[in-house]
Amino acid sequence: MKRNTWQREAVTTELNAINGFVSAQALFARMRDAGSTISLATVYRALTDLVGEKAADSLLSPEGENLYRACASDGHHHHLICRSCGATAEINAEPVESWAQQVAAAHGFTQAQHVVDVFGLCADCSLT
Amino acid sequence: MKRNTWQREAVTTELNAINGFVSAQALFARMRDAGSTISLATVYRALTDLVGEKAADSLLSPEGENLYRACASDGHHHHLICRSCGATAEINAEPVESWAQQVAAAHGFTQAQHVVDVFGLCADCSLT
DNA sequence: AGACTTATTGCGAACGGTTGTCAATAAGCC
DNA sequence: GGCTTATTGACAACCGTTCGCAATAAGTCT
Ligand SMILES: [Zn+2]
Ligand SMILES: [Zn+2]
Ligand SMILES: [Zn+2]
Ligand SMILES: [Zn+2]
Repeated sequence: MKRNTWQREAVTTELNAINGFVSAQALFARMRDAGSTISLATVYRALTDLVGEKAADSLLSPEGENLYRACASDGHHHHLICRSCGATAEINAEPVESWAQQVAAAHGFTQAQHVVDVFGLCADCSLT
Repeated sequence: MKRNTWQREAVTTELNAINGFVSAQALFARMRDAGSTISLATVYRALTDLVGEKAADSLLSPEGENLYRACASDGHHHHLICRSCGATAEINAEPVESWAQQVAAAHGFTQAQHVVDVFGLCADCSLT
């Protein structure tokens, strides 16, 4: 049976307090800096669980690092992420959804999944 | 000045002989199995160079591994990749290009780049 | 061709993110 | 309170990739 620990609670809370995507290590650092004694391995485990129960989204950064975010939308959606500050907007991409399905079907592919992310500089970070 | 070595030549040749995306390690294994004495680090370096001079495309697999391919199209394009055998089709995604630009602009983002890949099972691998 | 310069190689160590191991801890239940 | 066992924390192991450096060899000059 799944147990409720302050560690899981703390990870959930911290993730909710951040607006953009964060790495497991960054989240761990923030918690440690705030005085938490949680371990890195536990942060990884909690994040993996959250993604598993669809309470968090994850994506691979261009550098190959896994990033996490507590998302507002429940259903399938994509993200517009600021490369500088990590600020994230959830975006609905219906045209892309149908396009992806069509292009896969047209080539005889089945069980198609797609990776669609837009990275850029948000309005604030664009000012420099 | 850039020098021409049989190692770089060999990597280019081997990459051209493969139709889909391959990892650096897989390419290295193929070359070794074929009798080459090239080193893994050199394969990495050659692939990085090829990508730099736009003679090869690279993408991050869902597992976070870098994959490489000698692509036919010169311009910007995307890929439909078989998760099982790596077979790849180059796809033109004009609707996605404009969509990505629009959604970025609509949120005040600048210097937008996008990651768009479709993974699935090719016709052959779907039969199993 | 031979000598020289220096880009490139190969090897092994190092790195960064992530996962596994396992004894110690503590959550939920009686 | 005591029992069971999921969960934790510390550390080792892992995997893909990069780095450091001495040895090699490509291109250049004579
Ligand atoms: Zn989201
Ligand atoms: Zn989608
Ligand atoms: Zn296939
Ligand atoms: Zn594109």
